[in-house]
Amino acid sequence: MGRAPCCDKANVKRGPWSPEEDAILKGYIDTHGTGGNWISLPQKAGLRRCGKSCRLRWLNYLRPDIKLGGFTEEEDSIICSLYFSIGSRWSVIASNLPGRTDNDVKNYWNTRLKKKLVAGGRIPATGTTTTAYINPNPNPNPTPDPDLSTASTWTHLPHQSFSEPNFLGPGSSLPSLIEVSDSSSSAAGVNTELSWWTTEESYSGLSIDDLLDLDFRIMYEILSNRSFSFDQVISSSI
DNA sequence: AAGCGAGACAACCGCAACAGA
DNA sequence: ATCTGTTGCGGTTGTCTCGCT
Repeated sequence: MGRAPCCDKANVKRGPWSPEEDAILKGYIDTHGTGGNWISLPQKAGLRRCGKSCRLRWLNYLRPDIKLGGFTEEEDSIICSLYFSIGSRWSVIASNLPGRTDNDVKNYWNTRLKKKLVAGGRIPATGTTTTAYINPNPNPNPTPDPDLSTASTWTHLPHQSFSEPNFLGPGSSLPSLIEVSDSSSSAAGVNTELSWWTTEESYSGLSIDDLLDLDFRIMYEILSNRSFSFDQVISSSI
């Protein structure tokens, strides 16, 4: 027996919201607030909708501080920076964009921004999947960690599709990368496939915006040496 | 004008996390 | 410590619109 549904699906309306439903929901919340209980709200408000549906409608469309309209270049930049740093954590990314919702950001990324970056060559369109991590305890003299058993404490960078030969082959003017095959952590159930260390810190002074102007593969290299960039993201979202 | 496909956006689903009993 | 109800999240699907043929 599975989990009980959050509402009686046979007696709730589904699909797009009508202007009348929007008005009822907005009017109720303006007057009474959410009451801290979305499940009971539709019944109190007189709506034949699931509580989760009401919550989503309010958060993504009806609440007063919602920002409508297209994304700006600055917002594009922020989304890219955060996505490359923390992956598809849309709620965290959206929290850095006032008035934008996680659904907005997710849709924008999936339908437009990703294509834009692929077209610009910043993200390979296809290839094998690789995983990278940010070391939370950056070593001033980075060397390959022969034992990746500590990988579970690392910060997981987003899964991306790379064309392996390109990704692993830095340009001649760039710091060399060291590839470390990981067997220990996978045995421990940690989803680590490969990790990289850079032997130089040539890019430590660059801003996130600067990073976006660099080749995507190099970004991983830089972030590996700059765990503070991830810390900045987290602290600003709390 | 009708049909079709692609793109954009809205909404749903299932799961995990959390809080309170 | 466990159970139950609720919330929040990310992935996925559905629906609508618009442009092209």
